[in-house]
Amino acid sequence: MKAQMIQQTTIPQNPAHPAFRRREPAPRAIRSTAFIPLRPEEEGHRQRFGEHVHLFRQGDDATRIYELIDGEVMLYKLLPDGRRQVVELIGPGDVFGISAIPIYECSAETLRAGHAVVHDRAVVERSPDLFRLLSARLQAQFCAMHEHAVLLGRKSALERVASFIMKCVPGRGGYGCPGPGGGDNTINVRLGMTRQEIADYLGLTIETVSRAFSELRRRGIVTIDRQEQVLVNNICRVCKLTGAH
Amino acid sequence: MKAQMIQQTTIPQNPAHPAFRRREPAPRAIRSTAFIPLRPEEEGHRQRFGEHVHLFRQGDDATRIYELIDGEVMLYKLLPDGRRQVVELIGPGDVFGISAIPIYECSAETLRAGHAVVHDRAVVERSPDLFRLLSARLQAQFCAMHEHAVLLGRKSALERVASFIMKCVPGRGGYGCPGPGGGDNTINVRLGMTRQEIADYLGLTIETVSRAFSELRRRGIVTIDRQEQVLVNNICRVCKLTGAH
DNA sequence: CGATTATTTGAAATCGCTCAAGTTGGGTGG
DNA sequence: CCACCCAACTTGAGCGATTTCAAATAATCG
Repeated sequence: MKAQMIQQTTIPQNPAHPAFRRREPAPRAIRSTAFIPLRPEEEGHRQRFGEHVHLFRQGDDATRIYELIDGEVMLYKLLPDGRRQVVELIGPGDVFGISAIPIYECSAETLRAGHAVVHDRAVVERSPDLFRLLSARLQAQFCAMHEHAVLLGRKSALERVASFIMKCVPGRGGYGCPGPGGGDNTINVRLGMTRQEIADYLGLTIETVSRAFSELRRRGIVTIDRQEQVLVNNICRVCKLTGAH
Repeated sequence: MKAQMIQQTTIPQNPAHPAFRRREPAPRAIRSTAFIPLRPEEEGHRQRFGEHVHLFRQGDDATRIYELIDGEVMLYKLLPDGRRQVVELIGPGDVFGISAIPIYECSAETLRAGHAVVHDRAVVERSPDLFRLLSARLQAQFCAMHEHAVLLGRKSALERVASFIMKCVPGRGGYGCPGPGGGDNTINVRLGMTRQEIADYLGLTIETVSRAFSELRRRGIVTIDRQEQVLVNNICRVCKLTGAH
């Protein structure tokens, strides 16, 4: 059983929609199943995980801080009526499980198998070195979240999808991008997320995401093989469509 | 002259709109005027500022990290065509000026006069204690940004405005809220932002924000005196409209 | 190869945006 | 103190991008 089943069926995004009133409240206090006892004296405990596993859920006691080594994790929040927003995509090196309150304010679900170093929250807060190490990484994540706020608040559907594709292209589109002429202009990227997950990340519906991909295909900018596999024929053209250049 | 003049006139939010093609590119590399030499040996330098002043701009060299003591600051990002998104509202205790790259990825404009402690970025990175101190605060800001992503990605206009009002009500709506019956159900809040700034924060247009306020007024939930002054007649009703409860 | 799920596509509805006026409010100068 | 001005805000009408609903098609997995 896939973990994001809650959102599997199409849920109307529009809160004025009558379907919302009929929905069950989102599961808030479900305890994570992937619980492994942590020895506080350790400088972090290694944890392996598979695909589509919850590491913790919105409402769980926020006792651990994770440092992703390998794989991919998404952090999402649910509204009581079932609307979901993926608030952060976590890649190798990123830190997650940070919370300002004693419980997690979002859920963490793995997108791809991998492993993480798990730190006891109390230990992190007592160890300046560890704290510093983890915090350094948060800075980059901070900027990524700012960028994502722009996407969610101000970009059109096509721009959002183009931005998402660019996120999958390493070293391009951001600071230090060689620009047109610099580097290869073609790449094969694996999205690693379903259309529904992408939609929940981009603040769109699954249909709109699908239409955007189709539009890019129609324009000859990308070629889509196995749904998760996108061949970008012209990186710079995608980059221009992001609205950021 | 107000600093956010760029956005003063109504700019179409829809990127398909012909007006976008006519617009000048956003000012990227304008140097901040509020420059004060910093002595690196100091453990932070106190800086006073007035209302509607830029502390730094998107594209400036990211040499300083700020810790707000008093007042209010907004961080915003501009897209090249002039669309603006306020990515964070900074209150007393919050930290800003963090950047993963050598230049600021957003602009910082004051909303209310106050003062901040300015740290040299290099100093912060060399001083574990200082770094730790500043990072601790970032955790709370991290959660706020996650919450804001939900707002931008999944909430209706009315829910966004209701959420914004609740943000102005201290101690309610979040973790540890006494709920209905606990505490006063009425409060007088000062928004401290123009409709345009609120719109850019909520990912809406100024007209939509205005209509949402009118709707709340029509329903008798709030009373609006001097535009920036909102009397919330029923905190819990506003809270329910946020979509979070 | 068939069952099941995920994705795509089409048509209609809707929310928020755009455009265009009108209104309010705060400040200024007579 | 009041008339005027200007910027900020509000309101209305129409439009358009995205959502919703519904159905068809494609991909995946035994």
